[in-house]
Amino acid sequence: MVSIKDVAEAAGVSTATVSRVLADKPHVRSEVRDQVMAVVKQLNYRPNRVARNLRSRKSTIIGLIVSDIENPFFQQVSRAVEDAAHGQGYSVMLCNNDEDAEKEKKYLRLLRDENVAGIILSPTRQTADHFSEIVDLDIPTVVIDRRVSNVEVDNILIDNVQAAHAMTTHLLEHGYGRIGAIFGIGSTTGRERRQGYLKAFKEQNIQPSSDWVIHTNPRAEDGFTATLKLLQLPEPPNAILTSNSLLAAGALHASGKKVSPFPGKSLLPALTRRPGPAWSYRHSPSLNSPPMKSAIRRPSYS
Amino acid sequence: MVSIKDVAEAAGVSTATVSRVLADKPHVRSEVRDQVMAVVKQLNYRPNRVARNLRSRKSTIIGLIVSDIENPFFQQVSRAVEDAAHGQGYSVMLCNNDEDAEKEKKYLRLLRDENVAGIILSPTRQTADHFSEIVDLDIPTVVIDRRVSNVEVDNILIDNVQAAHAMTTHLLEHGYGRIGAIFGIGSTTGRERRQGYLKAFKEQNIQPSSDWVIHTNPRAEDGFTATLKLLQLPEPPNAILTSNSLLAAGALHASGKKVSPFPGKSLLPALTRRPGPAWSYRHSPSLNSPPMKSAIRRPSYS
DNA sequence: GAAATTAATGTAATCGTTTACAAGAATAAG
DNA sequence: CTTATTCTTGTAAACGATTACATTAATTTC
Repeated sequence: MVSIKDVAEAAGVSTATVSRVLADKPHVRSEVRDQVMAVVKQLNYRPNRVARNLRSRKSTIIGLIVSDIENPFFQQVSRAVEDAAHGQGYSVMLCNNDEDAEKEKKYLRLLRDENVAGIILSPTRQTADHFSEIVDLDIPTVVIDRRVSNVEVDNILIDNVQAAHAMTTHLLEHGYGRIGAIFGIGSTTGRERRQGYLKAFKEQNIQPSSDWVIHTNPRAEDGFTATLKLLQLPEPPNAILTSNSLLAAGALHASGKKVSPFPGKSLLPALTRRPGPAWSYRHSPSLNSPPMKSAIRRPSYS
Repeated sequence: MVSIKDVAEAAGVSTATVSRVLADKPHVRSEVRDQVMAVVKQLNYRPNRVARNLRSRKSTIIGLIVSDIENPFFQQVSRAVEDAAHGQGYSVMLCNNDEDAEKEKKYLRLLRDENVAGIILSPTRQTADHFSEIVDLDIPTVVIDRRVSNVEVDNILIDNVQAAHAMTTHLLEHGYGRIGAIFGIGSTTGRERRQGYLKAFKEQNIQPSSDWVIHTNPRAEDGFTATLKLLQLPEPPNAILTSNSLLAAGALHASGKKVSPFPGKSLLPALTRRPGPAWSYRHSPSLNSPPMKSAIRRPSYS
């Protein structure tokens, strides 16, 4: 493994100069610069990022912890994160916590100990406890998709209540009064969407049957069985609202609909479009900008 | 950030001793060991992995580069890799090269420079060139799913020729003589599976029309359009063989079949089962076992 | 043309660990 | 009771970069 020392020797300069050249810092004769670059190329030198990271306390890796990598939503998220990170010279370390708080804890600690540049996390149900030990440090952290309570941290969410409210109202206004609903269990997302659902009914002064609402694991299988259950009610619903794309896929399958296999295209037209305004709460230091505690802003999303 | 030095001071021992305790090495009085552990717990000390990695030249991160994270196959792979790695105390850094050789190159270099413990790679079409610069180093590397030519490296594959041959033969023997076939373009996988397809025809002394064979991008959309094309032939095929699950999904959709959204379950019964014996070629140093150049073995897969 | 500034480079400390080596204490061997 | 082992611990040198500081050379300023 060729080190910066080898380069310095071969180029007849000090390691400091080599470092300056590589970091594109001023105060180096262009002549020397060229010479160093030539040696770098010739020896095929690549700086050791571990050493660099240790000394400069900077990493170019962003840790992304998703709750379920098989969920198309998180696939889109990870792809988007990766693209954005790439564009800024960062790389993404993708971790899958599988909705498992223990795994999440392990990964959070790993990312901390690896001194990553930042963490993006979609939390599991019981994140809060072990989360504070990360947030207290100065690793910029953003929580996405779900809320984590009792911890001050940047949070990017959609307005779940409003979204579910709009969808439910839409159905009600078109004459579908018996709306079954399948929500993900445990997550704040599911809970908030149910609120929106109930709110819509309340506004129209209709009392939804409690039989219509099912909370279950956010998987296609469970959407399937939940839908069958709904359809087998003595007075089955005439519409179904699902809070999650996998649940929707299962529901469509159960209802005998033909399903397109093109993800994000014809499969789930309603749900893959942004259902409501996106909100972001900022709390902790972020990558490039200064901290902005407890602020709420509405980003322009196109 | 509390360092090993702080722990040493607080425990009244040297950093060497602390290190010994943490690494569970012998030659430490149990009394001292307990004392150190107590301080570690009290100060909530966690060793800095970057420093550790630098000094010991060992990382516990395995880099996994997949060609397309949206492909269910690679989802299963990454989940399996992650589980196995987890079980051995490693973590997985998942990189998505998006079938893009440039991205792959970037990631390979990153993993190298980050000094990962090992690399698992499903290569893109033109991997070979920039690949050798990694393989020459002593980072254990395994290539999966596809072949990479001109480079000696461990390779884990299924027997694509035999698999496609078996499937084609099955169809022929059941009286389906006009078998359309859709293969992934560019990958060795697609090429080898075509070989098996053709071999089966040859054995039965049937001459397949070249119109029946389509090479296209391994995506659901492309499987869809390819199938439509096949079905619009003056004499359309009476069976279709696809070389990839996404292609199959598109094909099923195009043919009007109802598709289940449960990944890996009812969707693609034929293709998600292992189609043939799995082969692994070993060339480079692997994580725990000594190198075993140019050997071929048949692992027991249950 | 002397003083002050800026440029170009090198020396060596530093980041937080691991680990080779040294050294003293305790135990075993004879 | 000496000598040889083994235990226990500490000191200090790595690992491969970055960077604060020092130093000399080249410019600028007045």
